[in-house]
Amino acid sequence: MSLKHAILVLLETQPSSGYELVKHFKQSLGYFWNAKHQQVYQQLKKLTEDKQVTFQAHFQDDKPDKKVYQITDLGRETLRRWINQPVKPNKINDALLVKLYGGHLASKEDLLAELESHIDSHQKTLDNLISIENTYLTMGDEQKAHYLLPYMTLRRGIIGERAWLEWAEEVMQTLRV
Amino acid sequence: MSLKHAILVLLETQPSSGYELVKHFKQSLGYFWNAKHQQVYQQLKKLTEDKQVTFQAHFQDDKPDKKVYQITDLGRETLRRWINQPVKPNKINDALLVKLYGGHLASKEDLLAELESHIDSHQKTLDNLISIENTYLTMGDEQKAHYLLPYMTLRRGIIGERAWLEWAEEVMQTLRV
DNA sequence: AAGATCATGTAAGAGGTTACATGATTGA
DNA sequence: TCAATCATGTAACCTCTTACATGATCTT
Repeated sequence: MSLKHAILVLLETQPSSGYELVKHFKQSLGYFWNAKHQQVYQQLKKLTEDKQVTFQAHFQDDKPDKKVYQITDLGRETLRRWINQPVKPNKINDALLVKLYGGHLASKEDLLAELESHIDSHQKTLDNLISIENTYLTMGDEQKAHYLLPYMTLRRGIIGERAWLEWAEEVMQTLRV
Repeated sequence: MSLKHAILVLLETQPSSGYELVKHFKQSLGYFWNAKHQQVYQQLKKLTEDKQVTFQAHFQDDKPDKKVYQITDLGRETLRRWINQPVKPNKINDALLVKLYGGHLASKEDLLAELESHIDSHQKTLDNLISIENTYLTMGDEQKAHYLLPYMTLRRGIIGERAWLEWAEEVMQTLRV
């Protein structure tokens, strides 16, 4: 499983609470890793049991208390081993394509309408990624070097979303005839 | 869940055994839907219990006996309802990007080596998709029209793989410096 | 003789989703 | 006053993977 590793990667950068990790997943890692809060809390529990992370309670006056987790030496070791082992190629399960494949069972209008709504959301994702990219591009050289690897993952998002939209445009034109 | 729907989509086209379905998943649907044989057999069992498919035993002399499944009216109805409902946007969980994000824990050589091995397999996938496309493009107009929707899903594979390779090239150049 | 292809399954466990549960503070 | 944000969890259930299990035929 990789959610554990994704959590360790984030904690290796900085200690965080479960809530903060969920936010990170939605923001910086969001376009290539997704996790619900329930799952994150469950994994943090297991990681704690396995001594890969520890936490300290932080009491806050104006906000609810939180547990701030940090990676342990054991966790760092686990991460290093994981990173030095090859990962399996990504598993793709795309329900929209299954639908399109069996699209003769739906009306052309419904198919096009659904495609359009997906185009909308992909376009929004792309816009968002591009605005993050613009922030990166205005950084100083030192900062740029520091965030180079995360930036590479951002590029994957941008190139991937552009390709998706290019494909969708092709499908729209083909089906509209 | 969509494996059930993916199976129903395939059975709606033609009756098949579990073994044949697995092959279809590896071939025509393979680049957007993946399933192991164990899961396919389990789902066929459930679909049979739910009366969405039925099967007939086919006895073969030279090969093992097999069960040929067909979709029922109830199954077709389920499919139609599923296709007319919006699907959720695809969930992406890409371990390679998590690794790249935390790539400062690995050596540059290891990162590049891993990327290269992924480039190889994506290139092979792309070559394969292109050869399927060539087959499609030499078909007569009637055949082409018949396979139009599956062809659109093939295009997704081709455009997506090209984009992946384009990105990987960018990363290689950036990291090699 | 070894490996691929055909053919089907069970069982345990890991991973992920949905539903349920609570409660304070802040901004519109 | 309504929605959002902050903050954490349990329980049931569904989905998927890994390991185990069998056995014939065909090709190299």
